[in-house]
Amino acid sequence: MEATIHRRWCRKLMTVRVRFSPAPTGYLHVGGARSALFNWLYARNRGGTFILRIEDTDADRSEPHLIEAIHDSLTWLGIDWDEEVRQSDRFDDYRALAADFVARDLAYYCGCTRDDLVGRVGENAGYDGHCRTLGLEPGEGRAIRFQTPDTGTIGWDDLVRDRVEFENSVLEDFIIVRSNGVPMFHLANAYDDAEMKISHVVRGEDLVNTTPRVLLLMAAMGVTELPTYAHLPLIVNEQRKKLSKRRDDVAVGDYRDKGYLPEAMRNYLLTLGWGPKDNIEIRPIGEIIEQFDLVDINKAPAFFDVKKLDHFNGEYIRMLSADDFVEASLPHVVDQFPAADTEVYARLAPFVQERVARFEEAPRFVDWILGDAPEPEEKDWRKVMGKDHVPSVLDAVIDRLPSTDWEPKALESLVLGVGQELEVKSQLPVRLALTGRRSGVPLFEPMVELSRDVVLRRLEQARGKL
RNA sequence: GCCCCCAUCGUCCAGCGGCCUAGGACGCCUGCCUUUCACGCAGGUAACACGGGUUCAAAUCCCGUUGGGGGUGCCA
Repeated sequence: MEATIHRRWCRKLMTVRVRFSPAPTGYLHVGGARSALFNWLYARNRGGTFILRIEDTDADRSEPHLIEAIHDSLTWLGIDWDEEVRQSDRFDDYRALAADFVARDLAYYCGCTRDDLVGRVGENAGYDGHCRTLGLEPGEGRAIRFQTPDTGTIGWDDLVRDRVEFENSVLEDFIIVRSNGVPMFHLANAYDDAEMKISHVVRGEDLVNTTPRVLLLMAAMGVTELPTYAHLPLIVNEQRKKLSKRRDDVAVGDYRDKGYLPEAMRNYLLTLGWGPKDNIEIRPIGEIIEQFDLVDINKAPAFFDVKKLDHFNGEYIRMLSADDFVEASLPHVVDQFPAADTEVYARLAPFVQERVARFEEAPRFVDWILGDAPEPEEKDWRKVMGKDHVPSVLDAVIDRLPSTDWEPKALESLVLGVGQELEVKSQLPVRLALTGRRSGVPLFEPMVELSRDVVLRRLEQARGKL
């Protein structure tokens, strides 16, 4: 009870400020999206501030248009940010800090190249401190290194991994300003987290190793209120390796293009590393915000399972109103059938809605109405049309079609009636002749969108091929 | 090599010393619904990596082993 009250108090007193810090070196991928999501959820849960901080210190690899792309993906996912900063706007601050470190003998200029170092200590060793005591002046090819302690340990209480500790002796003197004068990520990171009063640093596990350096830097800055860290488990591929932009299909924008709903993506991403106590996975974002807490995050890496994403997406698609479904799926249909009649598609859409997991699947359910029927697969044709009764079924249907009312019920009783008379299943051959497929949306309701002539022609064509 | 981390069904999550003959979800399988497919519904399949402790009691705590991952850049 007391603990609960204490917690409540702390919640109120502590201002949560979190940040998502992507480097604009590529499109937003699912791993980054999940980091953003967890930060955002925590901020929203605590009534805190969610900041987007673009870490574009590496000018060679950062591309401005990618910042826009990150904005778009975040916005698409419904993740809104309260403040935005770019590290490239703050270089002077970082450089001033580095200069201060040098002045206080906490950092020094270093003229060693990678080759120099490898020549001295080999491939696998870190920096050997060669320039530590040389008292080098600034100059061409001189970077600034931060001097790490040789003894003792540094560690922190991680919200997801508990206590993490490093021996200072394994930390090499690392570069904080490149020889071209551009500050490095650790420096910018430490400065910004302190200056922006970041309360919780929530990021991927691949960054744990950089944390001791940032902590050292903050200590050197005299920061007393250190942020609380939470290192998220990685999202991995089928080989259990960290998702890679090169190897894996992970750009958030690609999922949008394939016809995933942002709500589904966001909901699915959430289940990677976190689960609600009551086991209900698919639920409104409000409930998720209410339940979310960093301390409940899992430690183990999670596999990005597109099959499960598809299931989530299907569920969300089915939750859409009929109109919303038409609106969302129409672009995918129009993409393949530019001349498609929207009214016709809207009448077909309800049948499509309960059959697709992604909007990109929509066209193939209606292609036989909006365009020509696809050529049937060889094995489907054999299996369906190879039966002895098929010619008589088709003949009977063709025979009676001209005098049938052009509405679903009449067409249904015509086709099924033929089947009953001949005591065979009559729908399949008609379906294959009309749609080119053995399965799909219901046959008779959509069928009336076709003209009597077209239906007759397709039927006769199939009959001719027997 | 060195440093850090992880380990419950094939996959994701629940479990935080007794409610566990381990629960939910995806997948897969079966049945119902339906003269297609799907949706829906009802079932089923399947896991505490291993070995030592601690304890009256361990999936839950400790140690080790094995396996896996991350890092080791003048990238972030």
